[in-house]
Amino acid sequence: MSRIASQDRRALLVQAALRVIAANGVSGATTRAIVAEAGMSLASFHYAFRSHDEMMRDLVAHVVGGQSIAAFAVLKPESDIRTLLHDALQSFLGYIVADPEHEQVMQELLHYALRTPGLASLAREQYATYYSSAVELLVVAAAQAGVVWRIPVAEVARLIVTTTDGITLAYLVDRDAAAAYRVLDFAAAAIAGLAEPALEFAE
Amino acid sequence: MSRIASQDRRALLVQAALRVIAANGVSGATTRAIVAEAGMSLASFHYAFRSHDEMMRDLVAHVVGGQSIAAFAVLKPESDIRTLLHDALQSFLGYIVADPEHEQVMQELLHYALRTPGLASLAREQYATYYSSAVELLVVAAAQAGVVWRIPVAEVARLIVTTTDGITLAYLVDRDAAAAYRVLDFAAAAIAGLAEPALEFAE
DNA sequence: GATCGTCTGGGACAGTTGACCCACTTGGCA
DNA sequence: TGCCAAGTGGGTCAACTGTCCCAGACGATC
Repeated sequence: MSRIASQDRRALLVQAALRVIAANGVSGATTRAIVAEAGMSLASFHYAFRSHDEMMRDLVAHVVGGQSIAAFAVLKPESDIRTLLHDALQSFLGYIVADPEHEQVMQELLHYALRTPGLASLAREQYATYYSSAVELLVVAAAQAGVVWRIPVAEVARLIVTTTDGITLAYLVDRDAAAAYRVLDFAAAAIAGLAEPALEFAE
Repeated sequence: MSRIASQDRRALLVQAALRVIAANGVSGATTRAIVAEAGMSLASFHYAFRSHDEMMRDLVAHVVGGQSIAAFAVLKPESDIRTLLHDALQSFLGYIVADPEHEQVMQELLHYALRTPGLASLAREQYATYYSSAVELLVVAAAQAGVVWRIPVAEVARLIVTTTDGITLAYLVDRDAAAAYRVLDFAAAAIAGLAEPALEFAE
């Protein structure tokens, strides 16, 4: 293998590690398994990373940074808030159903990070990313539907994240997509009930 | 250590393994760590279990069987359905807040079981236990409050489990009990809205 | 009290793991 | 073309893992 851009090799190893984790879990992500997946040698690994722990730190950080609930780009204009929430959640669930292993990896990495001394804060950061994505969705959706939230948007965001996490975990276990969509319908309606029509003269 | 009842020693080792997992995660539950925690020798372990895998299978099965959402025993009579749901969920959350590590172990074991070929079915069984506990709660609570569920009770149970899972995961990450209780309030009210007064002449 | 099956202790084994090292190759540059 | 640093391959190390073995201790039974 010819010369690689050096900082790219770290990215290649991280990507390979993610594939290994998807196939064999976090505990299967040994240095040798990763370099085999990446088609490199052990020396290359330790040339790019000081240690296996450092690579895992990079991996978690990469996951935290790169992940946003991108499903929220599908908001159709001229919908009411319930429909907007429903579509957004449905889009999110669509990603999970299409690639359950990915979300399984995310949850396993979350637990791994919670266990690892230097990474617990990153785990919280990963969650903060979820929350801010949800807040963004809620603000945009409310503006589009002409409503305001009756309670602080941060609390509504927590409801969204709680819902998606619960739905995800249940789906990972029993792979019952129909049931997941029913829960989603209910959650969208319930959360939409927290919005009220916006007035020119606010409160 | 004197003679132990043979089938009890398996239980002792499983208990020790659970303590080790609580302290160091699933990957830290090595044979040596477990026997050290139990105060036994390696030979005792392999006298009780054919292999480490067999012990883990027993451990997961024990967790599946022994766990029911015992929090549901606190239903105060003469409450409306919303209060009953709220109290039950609050009692459940109380357990989590009091002993977060336990629920963290449960979730890690769930992911471990999902990854392990022979144990995936046990993971689904673990979830089925959750569902049946929730169904039982919902039936008892509805009878006590004099209401019936507008949708199949199994679907309401899925809402309960989804809610508790989501709340649990969020709490494990940020340990924000106040936020967890607010989500719980909302969920109890929303799910209670799926009940309607019972009539003598049920259709 | 001798005996026998049950249980335990310590040691050993092969396999795997993360980390490291040194000789070698490679590609760009003078 | 020759040089040199960047990058690589293969081998090696100690630590740790699950598993196994065997000599011995223990307790119940006769």
